[in-house]
Amino acid sequence: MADRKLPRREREKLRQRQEMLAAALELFSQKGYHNVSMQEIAEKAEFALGTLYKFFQNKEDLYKTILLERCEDFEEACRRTLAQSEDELEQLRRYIRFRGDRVRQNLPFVRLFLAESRGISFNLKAGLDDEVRRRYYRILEQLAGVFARGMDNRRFRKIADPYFLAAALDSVIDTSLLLWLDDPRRHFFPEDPDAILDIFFKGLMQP
Amino acid sequence: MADRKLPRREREKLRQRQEMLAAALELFSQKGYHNVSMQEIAEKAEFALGTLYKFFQNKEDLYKTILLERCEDFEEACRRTLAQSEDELEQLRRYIRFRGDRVRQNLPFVRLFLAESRGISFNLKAGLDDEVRRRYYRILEQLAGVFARGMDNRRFRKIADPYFLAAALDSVIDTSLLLWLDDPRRHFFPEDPDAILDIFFKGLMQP
Amino acid sequence: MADRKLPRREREKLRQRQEMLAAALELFSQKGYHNVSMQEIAEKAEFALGTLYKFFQNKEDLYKTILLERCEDFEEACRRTLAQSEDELEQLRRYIRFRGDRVRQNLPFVRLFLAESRGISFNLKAGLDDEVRRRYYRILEQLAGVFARGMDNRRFRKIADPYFLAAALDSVIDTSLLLWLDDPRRHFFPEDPDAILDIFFKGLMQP
Amino acid sequence: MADRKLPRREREKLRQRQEMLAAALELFSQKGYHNVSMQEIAEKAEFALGTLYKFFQNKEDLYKTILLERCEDFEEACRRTLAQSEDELEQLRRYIRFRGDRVRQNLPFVRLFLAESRGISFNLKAGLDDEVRRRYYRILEQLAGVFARGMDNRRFRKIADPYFLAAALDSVIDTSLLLWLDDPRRHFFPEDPDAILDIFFKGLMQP
DNA sequence: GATGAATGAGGTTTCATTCAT
DNA sequence: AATGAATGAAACCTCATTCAT
Repeated sequence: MADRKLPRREREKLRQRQEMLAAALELFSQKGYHNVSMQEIAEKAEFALGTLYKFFQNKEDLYKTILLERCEDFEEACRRTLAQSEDELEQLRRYIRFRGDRVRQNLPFVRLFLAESRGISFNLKAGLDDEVRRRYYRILEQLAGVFARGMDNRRFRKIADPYFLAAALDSVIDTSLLLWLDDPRRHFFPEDPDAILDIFFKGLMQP
Repeated sequence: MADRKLPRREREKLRQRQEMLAAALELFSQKGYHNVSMQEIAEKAEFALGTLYKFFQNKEDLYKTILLERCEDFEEACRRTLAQSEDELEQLRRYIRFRGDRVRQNLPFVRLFLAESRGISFNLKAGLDDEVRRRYYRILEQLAGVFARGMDNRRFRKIADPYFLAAALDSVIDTSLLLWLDDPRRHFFPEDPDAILDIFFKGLMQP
Repeated sequence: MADRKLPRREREKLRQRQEMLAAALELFSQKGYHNVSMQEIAEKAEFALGTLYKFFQNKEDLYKTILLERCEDFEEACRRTLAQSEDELEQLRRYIRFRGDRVRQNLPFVRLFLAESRGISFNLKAGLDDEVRRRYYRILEQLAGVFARGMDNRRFRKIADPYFLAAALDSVIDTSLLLWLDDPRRHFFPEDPDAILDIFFKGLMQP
Repeated sequence: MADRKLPRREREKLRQRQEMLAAALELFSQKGYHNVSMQEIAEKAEFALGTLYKFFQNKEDLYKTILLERCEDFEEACRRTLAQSEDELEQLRRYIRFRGDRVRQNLPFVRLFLAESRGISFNLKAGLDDEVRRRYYRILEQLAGVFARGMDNRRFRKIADPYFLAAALDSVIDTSLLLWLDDPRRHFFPEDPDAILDIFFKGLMQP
């Protein structure tokens, strides 16, 4: 949109940048940071090596850019998703659906994000991790807010600390997604978000 | 135990091997696979580089060995833990406690295990991942068995597929542990396993 | 002067060329040939990279041009200086003062010239050195002429080969200047040229 | 000598190191620091690239080592030369002969040394220059001491500051050597040191 | 004519692996 | 059997130069 208004040259540059990021993302997510060379990325993006370095200071910069740009986008999308309803339960449902949709739309990045945010990454010298982790925590806090408000409203029981509940829900979603990614035939990611929420809704024990 | 019966030579070799694996584990878990050199491992283990290669075919082999040996050990320990009781609820409690204890005893490996099993690892050329994942699934299946038996016994309600519940429980445990590892002062790992199980025991919604 | 007669276009080009040469000289003298990029020169001169290449075939050509143009200028100035007097002693005094003034007016280039003419420069693939050295020898020959004439006139004693004396005088001047450049507070360059000439005037040994 | 007493392995290493330094010196002195690649040095020394890096941290380290090792050696040889006589005039004669001999024995290094000590070198990031220059000044001070003592003894006239005289003598020697290096047929380096000293002994002006 | 984005050869350096001792 | 010196492929990155606009 805003892109339309940019001078042709600028738009062109932006497009190139996107292509480089896309090529890099695909390779990184397939083979991991250390197993991808800048040469390889340049070839996949169909640019010369030097051109890559015109856009990104170095390999780490390229990697960080991918991660952080997507994180930003992801965080914003989360915020919008949660803002679509004021009903806490509905918010949780939407969040689950949103996560599922994102993954389906955006497989390569999911791999990177999971590898970075959940596993402990040694790919980069400390510094990136912190940034990614901080953003992850910000998202969790949004989710924790939903649980907290639900408890204040007396819609939810205080079965655990809201932040911990948020982390738990998120990890259950991740797990579902990971299982599904691993073997889509065996482990489906539920269309119906209640299938996941049931874990939290219904007590496990027989009354 | 069995070691006692081996000829002195063999015992000696086994001890050396253990020292190498220990040195490698510590370094890998601190700095990541790619940021550790074989030279470095040899120095930490106080062996010559060549000797390292007498015991392990190459760097990847050394890495796989660490992962798989520990996985085996972990799987066996799980089995024993679950076998200590026949009460399903008690089994879950013991499993949670067991996971917490393991982490506390065995921090360096936990880092590797989480990085490898949950995140998607790019350290190795395909092949290891499969093996590690397969073993992870075997553990989940043991846990799923607990849920399934509980449902058969009518102790548990059928709120979800037992395998999925197992994965969910495990991921919630992992999340607790990860939060705790990240910032032990802010995110504690609960002494009382029920704090985690409450998520599954008590329904979230007010009745 | 001659510039005035050139068409406006030509004058403009000449001015641009001078700006490029000036920018390049400053950078080369500060950081050395190999540590300056063409990009950097273009930026300092406020021209586009391509424009630089319109004026100079390549980096080496630009460098040679700086050296040779200045050499030419220097040689001419020497000639004028020596022509200002017919008294050999006065010529030597004027030469010494001239060298000192040049250095003070023209520090950046002095650095380059010394680096090139005295030290053995590897900056350029053979070829330039020869040209610079040839010009240096021409200057020495002018100076040698002064000594030779002084000997013919019987003003000077034939203490050594005139050419060698010229080289010796020049090297003593250079040394004074180098010491002064290195640490102006400790090693001053004498205002009075006789302070340098005394080495040659007065015998060292007590009579 | 002492080498004989080293374990064979150590001697071997030392020999290899010398070969690397020799190969590097030859190449650097022929083509200049920036025009020689580590690959090239390794090939000339007949070692693998990696082996070069076992002995020297990086290219700069290799270069500095050459310069500083030789400087040290040179400084020590100067000291010994000057110590061979207590007669100031004889000391100067020996110094001149010593410089000439050194150059003849040690051409490649002379090129580097002159390039480094006299010209202004940009080859290395500041730091080496300082060290080389400091050592050069130490040598000058030894020589200045000779002049100072001669003046105290009333053997020499106080025609100039002793330090300046030392620098002047040294630069005249360098000039002779440079001229000789440039064109040995035209410019000979005098067998008889008095040919150089005459410049200082005998006043230039007719009495 | 001027521009500067694009190129890619070539430089430095690391490190898994081998093999003579 | 144990060693660790030697190897060299391959990574990252720079920068002189070209050429389409």
